[in-house]
Amino acid sequence: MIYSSELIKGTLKTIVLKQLENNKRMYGYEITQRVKVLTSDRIQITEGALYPTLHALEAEGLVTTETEYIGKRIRKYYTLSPDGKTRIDEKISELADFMNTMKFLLDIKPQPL
Amino acid sequence: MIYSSELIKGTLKTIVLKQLENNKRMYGYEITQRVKVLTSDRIQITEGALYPTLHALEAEGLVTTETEYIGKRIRKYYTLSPDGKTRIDEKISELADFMNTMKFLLDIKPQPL
DNA sequence: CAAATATACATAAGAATATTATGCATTAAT
DNA sequence: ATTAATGCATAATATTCTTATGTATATTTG
Repeated sequence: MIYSSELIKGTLKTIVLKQLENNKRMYGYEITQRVKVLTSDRIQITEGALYPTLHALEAEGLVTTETEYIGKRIRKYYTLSPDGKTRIDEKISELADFMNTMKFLLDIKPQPL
Repeated sequence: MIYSSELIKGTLKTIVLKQLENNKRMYGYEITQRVKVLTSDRIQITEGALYPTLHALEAEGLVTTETEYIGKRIRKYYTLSPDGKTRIDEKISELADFMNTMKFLLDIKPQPL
């Protein structure tokens, strides 16, 4: 199952920040691939969504960047800033709370183990 | 806590359809009030979001409508269609699955009871 | 009883954020 | 040699929300 796009909306920044928290230093393409693998292809972040999001996170001061050349190919690494570290914890708490509310509202039972 | 708006995006149709499943027959304003109460004010559906959504659900054939006058005031009741009943089950399954994926991806632990 | 609040519908301008398409370029695989 | 993968990025478009506005009736409160 690939989730319908509306669902993923609103969670992209959180997903990206979390990956940076887990892996210290990542480049854009790497983030898309890791999320794809971690979710067994369920979440596929497109480039048109990713890059504007990364640029927005940088503009908000939540990530910092370093550019490197791997051979002749450019690679732009992103790292969580101190503000970003604070923000990701807040965002995850909010999302966890939201998901509990949705479970209640939609009468979703915890699936049997 | 009132959830940041991005979070709610993509779940509005599901919330509305679920309310109609639970309550058979509701009008727009009633839906906003019920959701507000059920979520202890955490989710407040604005009219600018609600009415276009209801119209879209009607255009998709997921709900049917009946208009009634209560005194001189008009009231438009919405009821889930057979297609809507099928769709709400699908949407809830998808959302439940998505939330599990997000919990895993964001390393969210089940909160202690 | 007048004013404020609640009820009840609706649309429109604008913002945010995704999709889809396109572009450029290097490197690896068939 | 061609295709696929890697890697960045932007632009046009679509979707869907917020905020503001509009109209009108009913109820509550000072």
